[in-house]
Amino acid sequence: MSEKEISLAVIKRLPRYYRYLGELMEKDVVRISSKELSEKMQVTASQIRQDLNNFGGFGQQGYGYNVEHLYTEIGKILGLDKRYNIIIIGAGNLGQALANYTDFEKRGFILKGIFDVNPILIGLSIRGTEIRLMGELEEFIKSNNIDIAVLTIPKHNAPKVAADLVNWGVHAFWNFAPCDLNLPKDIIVENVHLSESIMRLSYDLKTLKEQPN
Amino acid sequence: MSEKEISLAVIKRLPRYYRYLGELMEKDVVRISSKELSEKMQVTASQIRQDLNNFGGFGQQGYGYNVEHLYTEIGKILGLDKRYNIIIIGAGNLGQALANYTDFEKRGFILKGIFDVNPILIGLSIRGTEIRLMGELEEFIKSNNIDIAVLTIPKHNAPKVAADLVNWGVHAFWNFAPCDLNLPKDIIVENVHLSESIMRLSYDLKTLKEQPN
DNA sequence: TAGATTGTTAATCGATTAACAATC
DNA sequence: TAGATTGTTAATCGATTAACAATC
Repeated sequence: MSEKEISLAVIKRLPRYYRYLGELMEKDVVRISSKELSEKMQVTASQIRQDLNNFGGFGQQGYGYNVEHLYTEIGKILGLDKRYNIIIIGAGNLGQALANYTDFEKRGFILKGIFDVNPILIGLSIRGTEIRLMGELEEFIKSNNIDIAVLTIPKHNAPKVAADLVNWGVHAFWNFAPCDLNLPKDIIVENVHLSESIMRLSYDLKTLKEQPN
Repeated sequence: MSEKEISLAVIKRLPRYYRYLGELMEKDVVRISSKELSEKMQVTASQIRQDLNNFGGFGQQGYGYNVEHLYTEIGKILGLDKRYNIIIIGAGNLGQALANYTDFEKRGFILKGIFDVNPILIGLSIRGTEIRLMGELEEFIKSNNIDIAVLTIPKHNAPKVAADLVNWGVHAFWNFAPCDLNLPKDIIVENVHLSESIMRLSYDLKTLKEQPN
């Protein structure tokens, strides 16, 4: 019995709801109506109610939503109550920056290892996680039950490395390499394409300068 | 005479077209039809033609598109032929990673300065750009004609710092802080919310595990 | 010229917004 | 109970896809 498919547009909004609800909790706000939340977030109240009702009725007529309850429920929908083992491939600047990224643990992602081709980096530790040589990768993945690989390597070998990782049992990627990985479609890939982001910024700037009104 | 507004969905696809055309150029491909490109990119040919025709007719009936010409034209649409001065605010791991990010120059963004509150970092240089104290910021922006600020600072002071920057003349932001900046609406903000990205990945993983088919 | 493929209009599909009955 | 606000259906809007005449 497959439930109705949730649209990608809805999924992409959930983390933002989650963030706002977290901020409300910090301010000790107990309840909020879709109308109040919509004003804060600059979306329509209708959209909030539609989005949430894809997953169930979390509110109460005449009252609104309990902030803490809704926060917890969205967390569950996003799978933030689960634990996953991750590795970082590529210990360059970005790889090291992400290794220091404490949000991983907050979201249930446990950093198990960091790998690089450069022998100079080997043995160095980031927040208690040692950098290892790529040669150890296959053995490490198999013995550490790795779910997710973060790819912070150059684009020229990213698809090849990703294909190897899939063969060794990794089934999800957080990909920072500026390319498509072309993996089987049962493999999950979340891309962070900084160069595409910077081009959108460039477009907006150009457009602003052209229409000075 | 205001031209018809281009939808955000179209803009977001342009950088990906640009990337694929770049790859085709590297392979010395001279021409490509919307059909061939659509197969490579896993979109419909119709969508490619519709998207491009928002900006003009870049193809030729019976022939397709000249790869190099289309690449150049999309580059112009994205404003990649322009030059903008940028600064990085926050010289932590991520700020330093971005300072080393060579795509900036490729896209016409010139790194003029890096700023941090931590005096320990002052004087240190990254790819020839010196790290400066936040106190110098106002003077620096005014005398260096800064267009864009990259924000890699903690969320608790990001909106305040951004508001100051706007007052001093910055009108565009590449924001890595996990918060909304709440700036006037003529200010351009391109957000990179890594924590939202990681939550989408978490959702996909959870969904995969629930439906093992 | 004939074949191919664009540019563009029309049809479809999906997502957002509006409205309101249900109900706390 | 009366007022408020949800959950949900219906209406609208916009984006994607299909189709085909124009034309290289």
